[in-house]
Amino acid sequence: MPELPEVEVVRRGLDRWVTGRTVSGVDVLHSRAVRRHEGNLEDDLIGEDVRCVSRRGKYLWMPLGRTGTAFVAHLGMSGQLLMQPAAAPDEPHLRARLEFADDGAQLRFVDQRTFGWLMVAPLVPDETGGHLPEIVRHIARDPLDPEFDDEAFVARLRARDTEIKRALLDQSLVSGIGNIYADESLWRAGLHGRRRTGSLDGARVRELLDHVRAVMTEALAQGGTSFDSLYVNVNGESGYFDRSLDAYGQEGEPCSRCGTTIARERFMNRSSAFCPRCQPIS
DNA sequence: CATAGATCCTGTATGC
DNA sequence: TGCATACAGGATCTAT
Repeated sequence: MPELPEVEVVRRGLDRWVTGRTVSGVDVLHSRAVRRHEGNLEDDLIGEDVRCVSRRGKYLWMPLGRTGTAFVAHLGMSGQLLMQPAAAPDEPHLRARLEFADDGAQLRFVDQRTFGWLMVAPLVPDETGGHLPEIVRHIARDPLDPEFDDEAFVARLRARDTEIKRALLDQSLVSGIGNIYADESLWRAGLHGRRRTGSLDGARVRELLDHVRAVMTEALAQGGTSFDSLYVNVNGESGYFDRSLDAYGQEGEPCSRCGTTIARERFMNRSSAFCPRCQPIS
């Protein structure tokens, strides 16, 4: 379940391994791997230079040298972008492969659950003089983005009439947060995920945002959360933040703050883990 | 327009 | 042993 810290770890790895290289070959091995793309991925990638690797929330993209377009990737639930020597055997869920003109390591897209996807999209101007793929325009900035506007976020969230966890997971309000970091942030803030947004004052929302930033920053420093074998960096290595989780996946364990047994509720077709004592509904 | 819920997918774990 | 079911959840689509 790659969220912001995991995607950022992948971005850093890719930036080091593919920036400046020229695409010379494209293999698409699964029909769901390329989505929303007009035309042929191969035609739009071969001969292009990768200028850098950028990210907003959980979206990754690589601006291409000539055409004002970018190669965009979303990892979905189980997507991996791996650098592999050409001689390495194909992974069981290999969905696509990019080769480069220098014949060095290949970029492989491996995705067991096929919720991830690749495409080439036109770049459009963003609000502050940069560019982003058209397909990413509706995604809000993430809390680690220097241009993230804290007060605008607080105001927009408080104007919503919904549950706080649903708001945290809404990528058009704040991006990069998924189920793991939503549950961890809410636990740290002492808020139940079903609390109504309108019942929180500005100070409380700012405090929650501080927890979101802190938990993501800590996770990033540990290489991300590898709760199962599905999240790895570009070298196939796991992160260690799973050892620091206080709520997510801790159902039945004692709360590390008060000792109460961590509970779980179904919510938005997913699980929410929380401490019934530290995170009262009202 | 805003919000809520269903849906896509497959490997692993669990129950009978 | 074998079969059926539940579960993991990001983003999008549809319904209200």
